[in-house]
Amino acid sequence: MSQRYIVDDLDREIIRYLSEDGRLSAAEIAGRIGSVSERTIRNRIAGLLQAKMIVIGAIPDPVALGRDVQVELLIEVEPGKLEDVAIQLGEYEEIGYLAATSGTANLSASLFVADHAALLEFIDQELGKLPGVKRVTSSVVLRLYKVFGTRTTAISRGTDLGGKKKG
Amino acid sequence: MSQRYIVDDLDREIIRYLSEDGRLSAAEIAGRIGSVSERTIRNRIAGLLQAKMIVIGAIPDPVALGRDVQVELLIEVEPGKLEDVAIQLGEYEEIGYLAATSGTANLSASLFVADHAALLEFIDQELGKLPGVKRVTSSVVLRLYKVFGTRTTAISRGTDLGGKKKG
DNA sequence: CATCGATGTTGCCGTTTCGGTAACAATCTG
DNA sequence: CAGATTGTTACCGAAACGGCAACATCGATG
Repeated sequence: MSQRYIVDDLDREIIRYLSEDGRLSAAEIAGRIGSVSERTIRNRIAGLLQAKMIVIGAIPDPVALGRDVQVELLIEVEPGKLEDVAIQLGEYEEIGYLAATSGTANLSASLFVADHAALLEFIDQELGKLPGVKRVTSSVVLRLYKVFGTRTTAISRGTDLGGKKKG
Repeated sequence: MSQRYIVDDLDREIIRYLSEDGRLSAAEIAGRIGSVSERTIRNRIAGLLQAKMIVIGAIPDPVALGRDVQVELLIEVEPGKLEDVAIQLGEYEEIGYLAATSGTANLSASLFVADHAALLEFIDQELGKLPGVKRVTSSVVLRLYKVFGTRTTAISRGTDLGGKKKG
């Protein structure tokens, strides 16, 4: 359970390595850091995972799943309906990110769809039928510069539309 | 460019498992799917990684790194300055997500800072000194419902993630 | 229609990595 | 200073991984 895990410099260094490559072995990390045993690294990683300080997961390129269009949504919800709308929205596979925020819009979300037709349908049909949704502002993502705290290149490939930098 | 990797149903199923837990072993995945050998799963994972269809990485809870406040920024940039501003913004560690979008704001970003004071300072000092930034709208993230296509709870209590954000 | 070639699956095998356990060191407490 | 607590490290058997080669599948060819 959630006993506060205290993250020290060693943890942060490990996190840094794992952020770039979640499959790095403990031995490899220990080797790079230099002053710690491989077993200790493994202990720390286990601790960080257990305390939920980090989550190691595969981040799919949306394009890999056939979703070429990424859209940012700002949603205004009627007072009192926020939680309901959020829960329902969260059910959709197309929604990759969802958060409640301060400001005019109460909800902020990221939508991943196959094409513009799918975008229109989602906003008109799906969002339209959710009770409590007052207004939706959508912005198409034209280019990704940074994701997961990492400048694109890693995951970018086709994710960034327009990509002038592919190699 | 890379030879386009063709993602089939098996790949998608594997991606689904790995998204939830990037540390799942090939044997475990093969067992759950049932009809494929463990060796094949390993081949597929290697292929997906090599083709950059997925990236396996540790996603840190910003709180673990001492950043308790997450903010979504919408930035209006003067015509012609977008790329410049994007590149400079991307340099900041505090920026976890950055994308160019259609709409009133040209740039959308996620900012992770320690506290409100740091937020104010970042917007006033750092953003303020970037030439080309016309206007900034900030929304504090109050609650995260979903990140990386995964409903939160998995990672931390409510403040989460560093990275992909609204978008 | 038999053959060749390309692609994907699977088993085998040596090496690496992992998790459990326990000895050991460093710290803290009374 | 003894005792308790926490973190580091070595050791060990089990599991996972990567390289390799055999085999099945499918399609094009002569």
